[in-house]
Amino acid sequence: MGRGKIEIKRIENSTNRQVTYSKRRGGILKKAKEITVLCDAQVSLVIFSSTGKISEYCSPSTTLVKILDRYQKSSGKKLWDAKHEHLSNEVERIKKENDSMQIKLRHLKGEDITSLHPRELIPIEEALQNGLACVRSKQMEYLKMLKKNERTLEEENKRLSYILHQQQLAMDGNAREMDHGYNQREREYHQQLPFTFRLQPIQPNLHQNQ
Amino acid sequence: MGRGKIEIKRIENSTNRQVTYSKRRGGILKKAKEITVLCDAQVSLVIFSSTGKISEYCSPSTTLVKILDRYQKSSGKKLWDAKHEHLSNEVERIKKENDSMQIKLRHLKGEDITSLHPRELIPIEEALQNGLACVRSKQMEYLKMLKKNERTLEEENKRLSYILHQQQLAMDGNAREMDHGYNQREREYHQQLPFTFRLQPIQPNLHQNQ
DNA sequence: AGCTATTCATAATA
DNA sequence: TTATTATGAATAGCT
Repeated sequence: MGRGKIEIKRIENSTNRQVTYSKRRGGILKKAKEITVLCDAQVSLVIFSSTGKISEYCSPSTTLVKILDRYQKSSGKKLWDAKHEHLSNEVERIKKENDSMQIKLRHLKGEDITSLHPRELIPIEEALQNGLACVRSKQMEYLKMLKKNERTLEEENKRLSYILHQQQLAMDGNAREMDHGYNQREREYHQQLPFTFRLQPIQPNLHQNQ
Repeated sequence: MGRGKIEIKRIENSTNRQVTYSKRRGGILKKAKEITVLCDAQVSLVIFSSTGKISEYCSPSTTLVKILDRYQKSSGKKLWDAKHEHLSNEVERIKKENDSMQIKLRHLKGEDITSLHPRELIPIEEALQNGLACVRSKQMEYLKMLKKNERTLEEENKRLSYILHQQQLAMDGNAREMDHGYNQREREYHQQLPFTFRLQPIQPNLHQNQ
């Protein structure tokens, strides 16, 4: 159909090939639409040109996804089902793992244990005791650290107080010579001193982190 | 093209429609093959007839899956990627849930707690104490039940022993009149008696379920 | 892009 | 269904 018969083989002239592609692509799309209407068929047509340009047709009553779903059911060939199965299995597997952990957690919290056999309570109790021992040992460790810290601070405090006291005595000696308003200034000085440098009674507070 | 021009609308005569479908289907498939060869194109064509019969064509250099993958990349339209993404998200979500439970479980078991702030140890300790209390309360419940059961059996045992003793006395009275081999038969009788009917010293065993 | 001589596809018919 | 054939459609080669 044209000015001459052509052999069905790749058109080597790139321009000709491009032109022929355009014309025939239009032809196929038209035919696809026509068979859809005339014969009540469902057609999905995807064409990539040699330059990578995409053209597609899909019967108006449906979608590409629906056609492909139907294709899988009808032909038995897997398109995406294979990938999906793999992921679905993964989801199932993890969900089960999840459930089992959920149950363990609940048991450790003392929930849902009514249905358990007394025999099954033993390992739970042991795990709890062990956990508690670990946590408390950790807490004791922290406490010791706090106390040690406290002692260090206390000693530093004493040392500073001593130095302070010495300085005050020295200043008092000087001041007494110049001014007799010592007591007032002494009180002001104490009030301006930052908290950390004042001598404080030590009151261990074990709950300072709660 | 044919003995007369036709309107492009559904062919109502079912036979005609079927015939036209066959002819045009062949025509489209041929055109698809031709454009593939002539123009170096890639074509995927899926046709369902009104009766549900499937026909397909796919360029020989590729596969339907490849074409559809390319379709998704090229057009940006999601075919299976949507479902795929959904499932992937699901997997991600559950995995996170899983990890968080894993961590909680490990903490309760006293593992990985070195990195925790002492502040974070408090709720863990509380949970453990609470869980332990629940489990032990459950165990106590069971223990009480066992003891109660034991007492019941013990009393029943005493009652049966008493009756047995009475019967033996009665029998002894009779037997002594007829036979002086009492002691021997008395011993034999005791040995034949089923275990549960013998008077046993009660030895509470708190670990009988371990 | 158009044009048109040809070939091709197919509607009607058997 | 399949085959035939008259006819309209598609398109190859050219502008």
